[in-house]
Amino acid sequence: MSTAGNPLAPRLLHWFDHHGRKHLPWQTPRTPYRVWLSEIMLQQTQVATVVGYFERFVAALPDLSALAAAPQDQVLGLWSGLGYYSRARNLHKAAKLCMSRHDGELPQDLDALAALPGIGRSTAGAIMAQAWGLRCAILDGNVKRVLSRYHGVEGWPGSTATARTLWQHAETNTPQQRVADYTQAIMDLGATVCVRSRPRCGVCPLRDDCVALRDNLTTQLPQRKPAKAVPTRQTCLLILRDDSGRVLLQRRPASGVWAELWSLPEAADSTEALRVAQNLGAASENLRALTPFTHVFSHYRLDITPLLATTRPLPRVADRDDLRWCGRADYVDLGLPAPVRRLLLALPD
DNA sequence: GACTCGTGGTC
DNA sequence: TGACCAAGAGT
Repeated sequence: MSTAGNPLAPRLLHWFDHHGRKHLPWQTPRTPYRVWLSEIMLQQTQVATVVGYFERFVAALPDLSALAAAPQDQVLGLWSGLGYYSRARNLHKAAKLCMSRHDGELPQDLDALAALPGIGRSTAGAIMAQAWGLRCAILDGNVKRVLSRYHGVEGWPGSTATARTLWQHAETNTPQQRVADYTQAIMDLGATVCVRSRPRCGVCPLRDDCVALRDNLTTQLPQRKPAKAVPTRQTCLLILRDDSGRVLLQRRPASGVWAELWSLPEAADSTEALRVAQNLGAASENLRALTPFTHVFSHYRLDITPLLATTRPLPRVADRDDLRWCGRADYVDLGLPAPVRRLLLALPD
């Protein structure tokens, strides 16, 4: 773990004074309503995308009471294109709740904020800090990335245990003074320096005691979401071989897996394989299944059943430049998918 | 805990 | 080149 007695807030604030983003549209003027709206729009959405929507939205609905009084169609219209439309519906609901239960203002209380629809713990903390300078922690994607690297927190941030650790760091690191600037600073650092890929550690104000940098773990942290089980697909590869031992190869389509490589004619199942074999002029009676095997791609597994047909008369290949007969000497130098090459080289006599 | 919600960008 | 991710929250 990192050194406990070296607070990062002073370094972060100093960095923010020189390199932070201080002219985002919701920062001037910085009203609770504008902070709230921006935080909702920025959920899972990058700054560059939000700016235009934000300006159009506040031009049409400049304050909380205007939003509460607006018809839902107008709110959704202003949101159109931003995505995650429940954010807009919840925003509208929350505005009405503020009118009816909080004297027409956003409640200046973490739990009351988090009780409003669309406002979770992180967004509530951000509003508390940005709108009123109250000491509350945030934990958005930027902060997760910065803290998991700085403190060397392993585990996927989406898991409960890792999130709890990160929240603890977030609370501890949040300073008493300049809370609004601090929360903006750590988000800015995550957005511009401690970025996901190729972080700019050379210019990072935290580089002196960053655990990930020290241990060369910046590419490992934050840990990615555990990959879900990859799907398995089935296919048949047709090996049409003439009596001189040559096999019929087919060039793959320009798109998809193994694009443009020379491979074997493919069929989804044995029924389709029969039809394909016939279309290629092969006698189908002696189609013989070889031992199936599995080829693993990064995103799926492919169960391959090779089907061997020895064709006595050389099947007629129509004038197609995606088909060719190849002897072993021909195809060893071709660009064949690895499993196809293995299959051909291991062909029984 | 896993899933869903939207769109745009990155590798 | 499709998976993964980006200022998350609700179910």
